[in-house]
Amino acid sequence: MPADETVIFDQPCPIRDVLDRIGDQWSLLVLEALSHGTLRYSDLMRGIGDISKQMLAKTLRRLEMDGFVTRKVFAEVPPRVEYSLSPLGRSFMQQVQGMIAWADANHRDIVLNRRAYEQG
Amino acid sequence: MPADETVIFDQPCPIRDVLDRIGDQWSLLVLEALSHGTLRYSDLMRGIGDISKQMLAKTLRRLEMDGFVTRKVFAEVPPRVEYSLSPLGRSFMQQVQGMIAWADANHRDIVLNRRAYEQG
DNA sequence: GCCTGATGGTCGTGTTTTTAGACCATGTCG
DNA sequence: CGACATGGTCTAAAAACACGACCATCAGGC
Repeated sequence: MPADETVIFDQPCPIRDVLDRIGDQWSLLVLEALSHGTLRYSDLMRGIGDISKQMLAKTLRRLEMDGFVTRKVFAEVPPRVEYSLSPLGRSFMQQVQGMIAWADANHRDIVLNRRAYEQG
Repeated sequence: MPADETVIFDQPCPIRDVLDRIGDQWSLLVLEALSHGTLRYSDLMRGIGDISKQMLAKTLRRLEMDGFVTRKVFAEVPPRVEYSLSPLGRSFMQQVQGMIAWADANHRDIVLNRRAYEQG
């Protein structure tokens, strides 16, 4: 067992690259919201509740850039912009569903662990 | 910021609660590293590469608190501390594996999308 | 005509989070 | 003695983020 496995994440590492985009506190939440259907910018603001305008815009731009989300602008007044999951995004969310189901099933244990830790 | 104004995500929302802990740039990376086996603090530093000591400590503490990770301290000098996935953590990582495999399979498309976005 | 409201953001500023680096205790090796 | 290794913590500086103001535009009420 030579120690050549110390560097776990290689430079062009897909896991690292995708996780860096996903692991930013908001991306998964936005994708989850969109997985229920197309939403406008203000719908996402209201739905998520505690995201700032700036971060929502930034998160959406990145998700659009990576091809997870589709942005459709309507030339109306007041302006209307609709966001929805692309096929790639839907495909990704199928994977995430497993995680969400797991969270649902194990949330109780986690909360219990947290409480126990705080008291021990 | 009002911490309980979510509309889509209800108050005792498992998805939101777990995602908030997981979606923090480092947790998934640490869990991924530990999924290959037990590691010491310094192994994790080297393996992940660009995490700061403070964030690694903080991330590990939270992961331990939630019960994903087990911390074993050996009374030696210099001190030795081993981190490993708990059964709960392993169970969670089974779900994450799907995401990782997906990332592996779709990384190419994502990079292509990014490039296309930057040019158009 | 004028004021108000709605939309999808951007901008500037102040607050929070993260980083980089020094530092600590302690025993081993040279 | 003096350097080295470990697992952190503490502090000051940098980066990320939140909050409110603001923009253009048109519809509807007055």
